[in-house]
Amino acid sequence: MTTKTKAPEAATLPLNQILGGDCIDVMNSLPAGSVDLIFADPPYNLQLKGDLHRPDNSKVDAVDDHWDQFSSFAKYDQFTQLWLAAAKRLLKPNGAIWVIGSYHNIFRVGATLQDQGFWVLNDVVWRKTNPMPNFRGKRLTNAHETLIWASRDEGAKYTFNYEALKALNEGVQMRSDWVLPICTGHERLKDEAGDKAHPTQKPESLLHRALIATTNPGDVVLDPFFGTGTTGAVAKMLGRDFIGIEREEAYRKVAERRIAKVRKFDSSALEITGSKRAEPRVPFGQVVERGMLRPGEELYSIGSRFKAKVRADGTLIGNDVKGSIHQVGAALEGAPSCNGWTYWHFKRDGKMVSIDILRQQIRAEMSEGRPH
Amino acid sequence: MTTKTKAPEAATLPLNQILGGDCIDVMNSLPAGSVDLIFADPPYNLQLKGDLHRPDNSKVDAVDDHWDQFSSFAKYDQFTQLWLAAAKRLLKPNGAIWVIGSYHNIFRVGATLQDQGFWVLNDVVWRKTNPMPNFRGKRLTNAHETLIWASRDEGAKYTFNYEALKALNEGVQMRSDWVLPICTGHERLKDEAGDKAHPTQKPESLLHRALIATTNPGDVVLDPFFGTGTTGAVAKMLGRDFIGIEREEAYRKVAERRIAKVRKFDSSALEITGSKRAEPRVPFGQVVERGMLRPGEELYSIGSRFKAKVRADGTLIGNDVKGSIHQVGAALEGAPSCNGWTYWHFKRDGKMVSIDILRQQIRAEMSEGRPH
DNA sequence: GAGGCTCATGAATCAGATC
DNA sequence: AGATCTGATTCATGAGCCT
Repeated sequence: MTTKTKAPEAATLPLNQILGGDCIDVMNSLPAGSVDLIFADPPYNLQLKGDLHRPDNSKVDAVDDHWDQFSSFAKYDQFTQLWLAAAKRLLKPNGAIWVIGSYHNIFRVGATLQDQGFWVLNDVVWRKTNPMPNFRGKRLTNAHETLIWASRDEGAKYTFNYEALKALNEGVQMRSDWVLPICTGHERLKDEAGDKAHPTQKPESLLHRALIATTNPGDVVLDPFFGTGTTGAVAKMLGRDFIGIEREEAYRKVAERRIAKVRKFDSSALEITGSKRAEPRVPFGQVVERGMLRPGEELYSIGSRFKAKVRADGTLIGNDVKGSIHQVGAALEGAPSCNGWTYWHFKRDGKMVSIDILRQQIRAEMSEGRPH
Repeated sequence: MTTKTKAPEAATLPLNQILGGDCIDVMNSLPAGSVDLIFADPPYNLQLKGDLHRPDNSKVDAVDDHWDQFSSFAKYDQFTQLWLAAAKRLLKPNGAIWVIGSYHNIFRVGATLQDQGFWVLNDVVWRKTNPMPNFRGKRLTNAHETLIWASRDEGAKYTFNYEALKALNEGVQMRSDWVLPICTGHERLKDEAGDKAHPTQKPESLLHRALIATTNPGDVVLDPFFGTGTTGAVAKMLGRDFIGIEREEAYRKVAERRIAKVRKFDSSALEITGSKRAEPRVPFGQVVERGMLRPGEELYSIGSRFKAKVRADGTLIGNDVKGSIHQVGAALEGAPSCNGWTYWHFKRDGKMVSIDILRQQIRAEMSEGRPH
């Protein structure tokens, strides 16, 4: 039997629960620096949701339109500043955040993120395959929403599963525009009356991509505007822990029922395509020490334009240049850098073979008998 | 013979000219309420640190021009507030503005527009068919830019040629995401040395669509960051008057030569993306993200000789071979290649169904909202 | 001419471990 | 903390050249 290893503070985190209350208060009550990722779908529309954290419910006269508008933007900014500050406090140093919005609010959110020192990594466009048309023909069909992906600080070592996303996209880099359908059909949750349970339920496919991209299994994902719990449902499927915060009890109930039905995917299915960067380093000297190449043996560049001789200490000498396989390759090519492993080749049975083959052999021997 | 009807103040406007100087000063010197549309491509405030090299070691020609340097967000905001205020003063009551930017600046611009009482009508995503890749594999390919379209005031009777855009889009409503290639080839202006004349020249197709959408023939279009004059060139083609403002004399000269060559209604301005394209490529990962197949589910080869398991990133694992549906199929068959879409099947109600059915479903959804 | 191949390049906030 | 070293990393398109 294995025990899941957790950071100490994680023991006090209310994992895989939906918390009631105001998200700012709740976030401020949780331990700082304890969350890997935050996914947030804050209220969008200033005009329709003007009661947002607003002390008075008085309706402003139409004459004062301009002032009201300015005033409600200011209120919205204040709200945004508060919940983003709380979110930043909760994140681990290498944590990151996603926020989704539309043109009604995303500029306020983006500017506030930047003002608070978050570092924007990408803005991502969710391009809807089946948006609601513009019925009156007065504007363009509003066919997308915008997500901002930002690390907690500039220079943070954020998580990005590049190879997994490339695999999801048939072998080419994932772009900043994601084409996905809106949430309809069976996936769309209904209330007792058969109406949609939440007005802006996000599709699981969107969360699937965001979580595969920027978390690893076992990570803690917090959603301060949990709604009907799409973030929690996908996190559970993918073997991530979640924390949901939702003010409305009706939504919490729907989300709880929903998530209880979700099953985690088989953990072998959750292994994703890994990065070469994660593989152990092999010093070229080991190739010489193990006798896979002999001192004095000659290596050839791609196309055999250059050659160099192996020395006993694992350095090369070629054209009076001495140094590592990388340094000599770079010097001969006049390039700023060079990956010597893929650049140099040796002769076996009259054929040119990349020295990277030797590195792979060493790695295979290293991993023998080791759990993976 | 017809005489072009003009508003009185238009007589004093420097129509179809490129003005030198700082755009804020120049705009403030022009008569208020005299311009129908402003198209602005302000500095993006890219914050680039060191050099960037491609995997082939070539150096990326970055935008390091002095006009894109700002010492802080606060300085950039101040600049934005000044030029947008000047722009608002210049607009007719029913005038509108377009601003283009990236995540580096667009949130600042959007928030300032809203703060100054502009009314956002749409944010439009320019999805680039051929963006520069992310060379280090550290983020998503930055494959789009964002345009904001806003009227001068809330409630303004702005111009929107709904039917013209619908026609441009093969009879369905134009969406808020526009798929257009970046500016290359003959359209890309070169200097005497044969290098690009301007680092950020916009494609004429983008301006064509914006001007068709939001102006009428004879309208006055002002561009305060004229650069090499794409806005002026397209305005002239389409029979609109333009006013360009550009600080750099070198750019003004290039723009003047360019626009002199342009003829009104030149058919080369026609949309190049309206043509029919091959069926869109569907990454297998989308089948997984959309929940059409679950991670852990088993796929079977034709005749069920082999099976493989679906993983969360859209790769398969079968007989210890990991990779795309195509790679795993080929490996199991010992074949050089394999079309995974027709090779693999899944079980539904006891029957074997080809996964190609799922691809067809996704394509059907994609074509519901046409990409152009 | 057609077709194929190589090469160049585009608004980019693009590394991480070890010494 | 700063310097040094290893070594991972690209897609679409047009121009130019060759067969």
